Amino acid sequence: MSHPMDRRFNPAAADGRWQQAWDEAEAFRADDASPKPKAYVLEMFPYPSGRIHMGHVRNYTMGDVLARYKRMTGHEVLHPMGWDAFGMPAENAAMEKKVHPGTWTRANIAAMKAQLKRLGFALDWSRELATCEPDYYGHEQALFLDMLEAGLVYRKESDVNWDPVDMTVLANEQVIDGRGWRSGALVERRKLSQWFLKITDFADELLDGLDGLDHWPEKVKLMQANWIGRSKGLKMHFALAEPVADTASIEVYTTRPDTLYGASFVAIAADHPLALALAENNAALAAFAEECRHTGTATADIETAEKKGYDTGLSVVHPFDPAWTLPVFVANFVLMDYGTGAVFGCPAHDQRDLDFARKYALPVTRVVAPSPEEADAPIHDEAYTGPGKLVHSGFLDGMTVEDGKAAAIARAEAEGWGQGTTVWRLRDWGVSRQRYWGTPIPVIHCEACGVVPVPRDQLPVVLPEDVSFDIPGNPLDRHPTWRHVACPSCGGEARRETDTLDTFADSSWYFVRFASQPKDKAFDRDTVAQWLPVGQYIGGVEHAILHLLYARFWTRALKRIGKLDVAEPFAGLFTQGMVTHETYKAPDGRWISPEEIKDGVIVETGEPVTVGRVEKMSKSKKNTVDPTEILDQYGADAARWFMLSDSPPERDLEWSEAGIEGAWRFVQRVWRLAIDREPAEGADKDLDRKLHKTIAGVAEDIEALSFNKAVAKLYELASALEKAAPSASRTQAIDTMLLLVAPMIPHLSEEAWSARGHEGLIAQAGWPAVDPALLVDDEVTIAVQINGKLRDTLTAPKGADKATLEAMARGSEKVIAFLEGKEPKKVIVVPDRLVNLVA
RNA sequence: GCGGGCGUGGCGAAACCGGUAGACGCAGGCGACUUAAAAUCGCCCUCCCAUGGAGUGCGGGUUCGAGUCCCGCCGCCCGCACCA
Repeated sequence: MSHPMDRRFNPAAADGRWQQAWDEAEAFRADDASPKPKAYVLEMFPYPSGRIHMGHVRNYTMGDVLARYKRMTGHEVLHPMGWDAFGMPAENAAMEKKVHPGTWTRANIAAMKAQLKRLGFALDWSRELATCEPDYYGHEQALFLDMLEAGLVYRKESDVNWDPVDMTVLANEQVIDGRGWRSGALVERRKLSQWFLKITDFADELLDGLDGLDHWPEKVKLMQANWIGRSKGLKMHFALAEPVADTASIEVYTTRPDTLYGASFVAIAADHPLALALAENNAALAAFAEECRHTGTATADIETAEKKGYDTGLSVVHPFDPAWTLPVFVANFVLMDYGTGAVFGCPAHDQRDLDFARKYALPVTRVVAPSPEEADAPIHDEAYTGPGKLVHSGFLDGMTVEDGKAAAIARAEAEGWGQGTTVWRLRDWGVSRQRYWGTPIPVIHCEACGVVPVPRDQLPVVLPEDVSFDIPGNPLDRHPTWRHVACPSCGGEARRETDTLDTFADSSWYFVRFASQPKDKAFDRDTVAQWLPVGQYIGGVEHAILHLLYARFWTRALKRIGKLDVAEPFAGLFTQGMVTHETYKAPDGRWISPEEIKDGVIVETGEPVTVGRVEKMSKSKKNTVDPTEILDQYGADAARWFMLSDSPPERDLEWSEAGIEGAWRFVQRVWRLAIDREPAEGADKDLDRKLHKTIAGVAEDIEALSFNKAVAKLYELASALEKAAPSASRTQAIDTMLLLVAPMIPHLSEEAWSARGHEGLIAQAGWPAVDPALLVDDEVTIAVQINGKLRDTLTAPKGADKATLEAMARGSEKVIAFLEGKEPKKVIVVPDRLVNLVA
């Protein structure tokens, strides 16, 4: 136990003691009924992979500083923690290590929770939850059924990425160069019946809602907007000159109906129903379509891929002129899953169409001209996509592009061959996963009754424990009994759904459950209203699209069906940077971890290492630093302080030995200041000013999450305190400083607070008040410039008038020397700042 | 290709609204204390042809004054990607 008079702060003894004191006082328990203003601070909950990594430490430290600060400023704070506990790694562990996914996951949770506790986070552990427990996922099943009843869930056949070795569906991100990321097997496209959530029903509101998110990074809002991808245009039919295979017309989507007079072909996707029908009796076309399916996955392919087509020999009639026909191609650049899977080509005003037209010698007709003189200007290698007026376009001639679009759409609608529409890039959310370790989808399939929801009183549908992972595939599917049930509707033999929900569903409402967790339902609407939306949400940018979009959707869906009052779950969002570290390589190119190196050489082999780029900490590059070792060596406060220092929180932070040493030194400096308890008398006005400026500045910085700036200000205050002579002001300032650093280095603050004789926990103390009178200096430094170049500085009373300042500047010896007796042409005086003499 | 962001000492970075560029930290140097080391404390630390001059990726512009505003380049990073 560290004695108050120890010259050194000893975190090994103090950290645990204060963590226990906080627990015993239930210092961080959020009270729903509190009359104080509420603050909900949340960090993205972790996947229990086994151990905490430095990224977690940084993320949770930031949230913790804010949560502790909010508490000190009189808020009732909700700062919870839980576990995003379903997912593939647990099944992989089951296959490799022969442990049950639940055993593995729960052990990881216990280990990681212990690590988080050691960091001293001000969390309300009474609200801890794990998504893999029935008391969480059971409520999720109920919410799924609510959405099903509301028509927001449907089932349809759809293409999936099927890994034939692991016998499972893979997400797009898990397919690398056409192969399964785990098995390495060539991924097949398969049609499977999948459950979908109707996120596209919310496309408009999810997009428009972004405008109201003033405390979100612009970047994230843009990424979501692009992902949702609203596009306005015309869906229209080109009638086939001669109907074929029961098809009379091809439906095409375009954002440029104004350029219809420049059309020179129609192109359909290789998977377009018409292409599939034609391919049945056309081996060459079938081969071409097959080729199309195999290109386009990898990044560079698209850039270099040549525009290729197959002429079907069919032709369509131009809607503006029955005598005008266009050839129909199957083309490799047309995508089946966007728009209608068919386009019309206008080579003059679209680069892809131009490339295609040149290759197949199709006409190129300019229909938009930036000026009347350029009406017949030839198109060379570049399509013209700029503004202008329509030419060679019949009834559209002379209109602007915008007017032309409207006129073409109006005519299409009037004549019945097309309609103005909005098309989205966003797809409905396929949530079916052929996996064990996820939330069972609570439906039953009955031969007679079809899909029957599991009755509410039979929820939760609990995962069976007795499963094996020795064969690939979904253990639920081959479980001897679990899937066999009686139909709730007719009582006949029926089959449970064996797919589980995408784990993104679990993380789409956990923040609601944190706010309210009754036993009998997912949450209580009124209690949730006390807390939501989350005031500040903090996590990595990697979740900028999927998680944050799904959570926004889920919240809006719950609102639409009357379960919730909020539409947007996260009022404030902050995306923090990564924790990075130098990388090292041996001469043979293998990665070497920092511990294996001494003086630039690998200790074991004596080989020299090359220092590589600074990169995100990752196991594969062996540049990780284990938080536990840092805690053992330096304690929680030094680790926390380092996480907040130097780098702005949105940028990457490079971990370094020197950096943590520096943080450790600061913690000890504060301790040395605090243990100095010699009584002293008298005021120190300069120190009072420094202190109050620091109180105001640190508060401002914490609220803006500019922790690096708050840290810099606290370093300055510490220096000022070290230099100041003993005084009552100084004694007071040291106490106040402890309050200012308390959110960042809470253990030391508690230890010092108590050593200085204060009652109660500093974690529950109030933030110090600022005396506004002390925020202004009574003297200021004035810059004296000649022609805008600094020549001298002088000290003047605050608020001195322009004439006084000018006179002072003219009196400066340096100014007199520079002016050489000449009279300045002009004098600019900015009060309290500068005097500029223009010669 | 499209969209977004960034570029400041040896390094991480500050700089409110256009007003003393480089606060604060790291690394480094010199010194003090010490038998010595650690710890700690003090000073120095953009560059140069140095009573001065140059300097915030490069080239221009606006202004009394530009890291900050405008135009044109260069480089790096991130997201999306044949989206009709």
